[in-house]
Amino acid sequence: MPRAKSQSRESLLDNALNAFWKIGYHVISMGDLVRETGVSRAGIYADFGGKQDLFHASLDRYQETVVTPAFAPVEASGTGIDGIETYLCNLLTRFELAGGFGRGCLVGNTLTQIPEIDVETRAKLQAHCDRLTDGFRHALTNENGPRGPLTQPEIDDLARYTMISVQGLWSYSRLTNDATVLRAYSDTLIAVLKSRLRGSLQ
Amino acid sequence: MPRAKSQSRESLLDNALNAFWKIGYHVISMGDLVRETGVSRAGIYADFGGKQDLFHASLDRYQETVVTPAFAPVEASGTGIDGIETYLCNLLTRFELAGGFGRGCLVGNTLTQIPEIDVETRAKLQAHCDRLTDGFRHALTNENGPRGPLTQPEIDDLARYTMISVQGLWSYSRLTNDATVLRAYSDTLIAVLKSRLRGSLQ
DNA sequence: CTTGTTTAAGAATGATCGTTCTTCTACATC
DNA sequence: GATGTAGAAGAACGATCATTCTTAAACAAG
Repeated sequence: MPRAKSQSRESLLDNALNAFWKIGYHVISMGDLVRETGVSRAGIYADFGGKQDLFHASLDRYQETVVTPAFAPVEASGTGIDGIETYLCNLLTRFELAGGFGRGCLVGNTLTQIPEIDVETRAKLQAHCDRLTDGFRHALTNENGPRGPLTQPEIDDLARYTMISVQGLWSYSRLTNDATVLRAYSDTLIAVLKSRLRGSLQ
Repeated sequence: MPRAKSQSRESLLDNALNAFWKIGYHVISMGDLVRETGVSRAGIYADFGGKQDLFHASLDRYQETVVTPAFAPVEASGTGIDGIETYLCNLLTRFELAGGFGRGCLVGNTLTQIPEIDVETRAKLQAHCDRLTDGFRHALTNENGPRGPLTQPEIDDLARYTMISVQGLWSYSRLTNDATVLRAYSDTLIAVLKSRLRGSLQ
């Protein structure tokens, strides 16, 4: 009779996710993963098939257990710019509590490490960016209202602008331990969005 | 009598730099570097000491041969926002000519791959970010003029905002082959800077 | 031409990588 | 209690890593 694997599989995934996130796909070794997860090599291979498959599963797990709760304020129905503000503020608070030199975003970290040829991984990264863009578009559309100052193409541009800016924020968060710089960036970004939606830009 | 090594050394560095830039520090192997540079293993070790030293030399070379000419419009004396605009426009044109899926920024790529412990490399990355920030501060200060709408702390914040945004731009440029998205980001960023310096934000 | 020295090239090395395989334990079933 | 089986653990494997060492070629000096 097969034992209930779901619990340990999820725990394994969480540990692997954290290792990939902090150390990076290429730098982390299977030996490290065995040590970090407490699961034997054979167990990892039996459950996932290999390092790359474990990483892909970790990327999916990242979406479920990290992005979904963190991004919930943005994806909540009826939210506006305040949802984006809450999202950023929460993550910056987490950064401060961790004492700086954060892990950044697993997706942003990964896209600087994979070759152009790895289309399967790229698709997962693109899907993440699309999810962020969709969320921001949702919030900005609500904020704009039915007869707001911005047209739909302008909102699309602003949503992509927000997504790319957030990637820059998490990227730089790996280098600095100064939360005030990140807070200032977040504040300016929010101010830009508000300004745009007041129609006072251009 | 020692032969003039400077020429081949620089050529070696350029090839190594391109390999590190495109493939990444951990993924590229010494075998790859031997093939890419056309220099034997012993030659590389004799001239640089090892992989990490070659990488550090490549980071310095990146500053000299890539950042300095590309960033010149921003660092030019007397430049304003138009200098930032020229800088971004030039690099986006290069991206379009290359057909998308760019290499991003070597510094941005690296900072998602090095461990927290590698302070020597981190210092080089931080110096690059500081250089960008200083350049943007210089251009924004000029644009602001002696009695502009912004105070010096506000200009500092805006310079750091620009630097982090640019990191996000190059980060995302590794994932997309759609230059119009990057152009739209650049246009919005420039519009934000102009708006701020008109004093119409907040 | 011979000899001494420098330079480059690639074979050898120890370590470590991802992956596989064998072994041993523990439990269910009769 | 004996037997069969599923599961986990880590030893073993070939490949590849960064690095070093040996060797051969090329040039300068006598």
